[in-house]
Amino acid sequence: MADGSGLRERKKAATKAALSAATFRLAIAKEGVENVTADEIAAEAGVSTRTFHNYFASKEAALLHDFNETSNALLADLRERASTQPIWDAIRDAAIEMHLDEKFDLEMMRCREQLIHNSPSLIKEQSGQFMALFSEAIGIVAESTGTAPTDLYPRLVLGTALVCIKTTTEHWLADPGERTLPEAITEGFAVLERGITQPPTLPGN
Amino acid sequence: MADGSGLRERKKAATKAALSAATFRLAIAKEGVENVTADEIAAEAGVSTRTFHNYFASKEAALLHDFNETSNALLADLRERASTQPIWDAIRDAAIEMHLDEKFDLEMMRCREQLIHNSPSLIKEQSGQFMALFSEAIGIVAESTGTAPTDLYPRLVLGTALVCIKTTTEHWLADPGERTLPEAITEGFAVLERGITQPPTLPGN
DNA sequence: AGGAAACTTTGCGCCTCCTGCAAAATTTCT
DNA sequence: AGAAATTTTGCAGGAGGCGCAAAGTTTCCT
Repeated sequence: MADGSGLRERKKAATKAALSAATFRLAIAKEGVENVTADEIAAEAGVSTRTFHNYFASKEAALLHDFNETSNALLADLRERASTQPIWDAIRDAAIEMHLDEKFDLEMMRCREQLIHNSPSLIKEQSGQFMALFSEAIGIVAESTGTAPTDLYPRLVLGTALVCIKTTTEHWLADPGERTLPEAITEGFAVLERGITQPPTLPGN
Repeated sequence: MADGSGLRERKKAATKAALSAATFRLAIAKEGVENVTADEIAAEAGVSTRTFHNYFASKEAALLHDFNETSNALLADLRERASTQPIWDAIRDAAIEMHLDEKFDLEMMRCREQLIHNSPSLIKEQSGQFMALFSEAIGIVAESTGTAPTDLYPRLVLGTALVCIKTTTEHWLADPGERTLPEAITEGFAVLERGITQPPTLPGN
């Protein structure tokens, strides 16, 4: 029962989720994580301050817990796809899959986006998590393209793919318009397949 | 005498540089910024601790002061180039120009790279500065491509260009080989012009 | 030059973050 | 039920970072 089965594991996950949710609630209520203290979060979640820090190294990490989980899921999915798809398609499809899976509360994601982009510390934390994702995924990409993890090409592929995911998702969140998120992501990836210097032919992009 | 001329301005710049240099020295000596305190840095630079925090919000920011300055120079250069070159070429050439201008101590840059990539807090700080650069440059890119700063295309262009700069520079630093840095950057940009899914034809990338 | 105005440096106090440690509480195993 | 394993908690302490007001510099004006 390494993971997920025992009562203990479930409780820990629940506590972690509760702390993350509490952080989110307070951050919105007080208009910024910087106006929330670890003490308040712990109180809101009904645990001690020390326990909060057992679970998260910082408020920022607590707030981005969901993001972190999504990253891990993406990574796992990518690992599978990498053996059956070209890596570029694999990354794109894994990203699309991720955002479908999720309990997709658009309003909530918008709020999170707001919080992040108004807080330097959250921007840093999120960027840090992206870099961590990069580190963990680079091996997969390298193997899939028959290159070494230190080579330039796999790093460019993964780097641009991650930027593309982040950029298209933010853009879509700001204004979903007629498109679905998968369509938005697909179009972003298409731009990079075609060569970034060729602007999209139709307006609205 | 808004900037650069007065004694005051020069002294401030000197102090800032001294603090940054002190941070760098100590970080290398102690193998990681995390093992250096703000007090030590201030002492090394011959100012009070409080003064250190007047100049930099954190040790990380102090260590990355050069990076910050380079970013500002890049931004200024880009602003000029944007009116006479296609934006993609403008970004690439501005990046190349930057790295030529600089007092180019390769060994020093390698050290900095080492420090950064072994410290989560430095990775976050650096990523945060990249995001700040993104924010400041997006307007230029948007205008240059006749789009709005909120549109997808300029954001993809700038995002991928920045990733490309970071990736190629790191790769070149790790192993300069036969190439010059401008050549390395140019090749990285070429990959994205051609379409990221077309792998480079020759090995070594 | 000389003094007022503007700005920088510094010390001090304060709050918050975050971690180690060891005792208390809880869950799991047999 | 009782022992073993694990989690929660309080406490203490180092360090980061900021507001404030006094002291020290530089610049400006006449």
